[in-house]
Amino acid sequence: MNSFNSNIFDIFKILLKHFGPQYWWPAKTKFEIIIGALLAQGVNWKNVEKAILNLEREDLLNPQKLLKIDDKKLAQLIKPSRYPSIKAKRLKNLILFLKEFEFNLEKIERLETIELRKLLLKVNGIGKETADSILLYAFNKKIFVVDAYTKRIFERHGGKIKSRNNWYEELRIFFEKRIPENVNIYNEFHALFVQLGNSYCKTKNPLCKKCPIKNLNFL
DNA sequence: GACCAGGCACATC
DNA sequence: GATGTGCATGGT
Repeated sequence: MNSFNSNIFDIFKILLKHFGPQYWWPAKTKFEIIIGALLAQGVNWKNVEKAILNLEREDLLNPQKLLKIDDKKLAQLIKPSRYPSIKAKRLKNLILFLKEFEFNLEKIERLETIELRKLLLKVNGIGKETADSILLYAFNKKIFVVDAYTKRIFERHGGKIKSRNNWYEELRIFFEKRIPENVNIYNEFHALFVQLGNSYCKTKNPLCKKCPIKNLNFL
């Protein structure tokens, strides 16, 4: 295989040309992005859509209303997005965080990026990927979102992760250092990785012949 | 019917 | 600190 080192930004450009822009996040409002980021934990997006549709049908895509319904009812509605009871609690925790700012998302958005990240990470049920998805996709902060796909694609293309227990931060910094510091690029790049992961770079597949970046590596 | 998806917290060693 | 485990749906 004639694999050669490549500029990471070139990889982005190839993926963008191959798949086209992804126009993330698929949601109508900031609040929908925020809860979608949480519901998307460990589940495919189609299941999340079902859960959000259930909430929409009950006119619950609203933090104040959502806070009032009991956990069991909420769990029932979000059941399609997997781990219903645990995610119901996490949703409540997240909305209680929003309540600290009087549900004023613009006010939250004005916080400094790293400060807001720390606050989000204190919420039980919000880990790095969920926090970063909210930061980037809801609040337009310059944070590169890493996920299981990012790791898989990175490693399958020759990338070597040095730290055993902090691969998330390692990859986030890796990409942030190598691509232009631009929210739109961060947005599209992560979405394109997900698209690649969903189409060609599946768990069971080895490096696939159809992969648009099959000859490129991340070294 | 098996496998896995846009994770996270917590227990346990 | 690192590694394992519960969570417990629905698409392909």
